[in-house]
Amino acid sequence: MSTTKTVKPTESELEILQLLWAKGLATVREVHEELAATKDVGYTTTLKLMQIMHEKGLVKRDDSMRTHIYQAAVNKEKTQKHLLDKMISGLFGGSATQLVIQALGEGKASQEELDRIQALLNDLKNK
Amino acid sequence: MSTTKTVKPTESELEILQLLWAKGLATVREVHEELAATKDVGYTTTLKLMQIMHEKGLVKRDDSMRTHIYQAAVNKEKTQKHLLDKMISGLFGGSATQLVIQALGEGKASQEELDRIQALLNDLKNK
DNA sequence: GGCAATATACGACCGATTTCGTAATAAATC
DNA sequence: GATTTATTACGAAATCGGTCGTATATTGCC
Repeated sequence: MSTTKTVKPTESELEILQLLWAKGLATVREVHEELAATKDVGYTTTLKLMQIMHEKGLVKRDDSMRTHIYQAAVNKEKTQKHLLDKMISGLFGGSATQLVIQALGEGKASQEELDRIQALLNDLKNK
Repeated sequence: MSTTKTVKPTESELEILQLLWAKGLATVREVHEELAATKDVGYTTTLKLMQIMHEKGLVKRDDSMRTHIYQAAVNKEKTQKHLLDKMISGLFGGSATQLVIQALGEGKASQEELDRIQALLNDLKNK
């Protein structure tokens, strides 16, 4: 069970992590450009955020060049799972099933997705 | 689509909402007793929290008596759905399926729960 | 009546998060 | 080489969530 660190990114940090997970490597400017497309935020704010994330160990960076190159330092799936578990216990009384029911209601998933989940269910039942 | 307010309870507020959803009506003391069973927190903290929630419109209260009676003012399912949707778009790239897969992985659900979800899936596929 | 228990109101504090301004430095451009 | 531009570093302010202490008022009890 390799050092299970408790990762708890804030809202803003999550936005940045998302971008880094998608892009792999990115500069502050690149991240900022994308953020600025949706939010109204200053460059130095993004910079500071990423510096703090670096201190916290949420991201790694290559600072051998003047323009630093960042990348996520935390695993995407692990982070998702952690936050999901928190939501299950905090909002769905600990029942993953309740959450799944809410998540799948109202045609949120396509036919193919449903098939995929069904396959997953069969796998789980055969264990 | 009647005025869809943006509800964004904090962590602590969510705990209280959970209790109110379960109990229907409750006094501050009742809520506090339950909270204190798990957390180490002072009475006035709970009180203040609930007062703030009242200001925000998260709860209603009957203050015609000395001891006020509180109840949730936001719908449970709506709140769950709202926060869930936020997580899906913010953390799972908009794919509910991805979230479900994460939620069901690693024996998080019992055999019976899996059956229940399977039934739900069948329903959904027949639409 | 007077005292203890219980309720609400309110302000203040602390830590974390987010924001940005300014300074220092390096690079690029003319 | 001097000026503009881009980048990082850093500190400080603003906000928010959570905490509690204290004041005030009401109730119940002896």
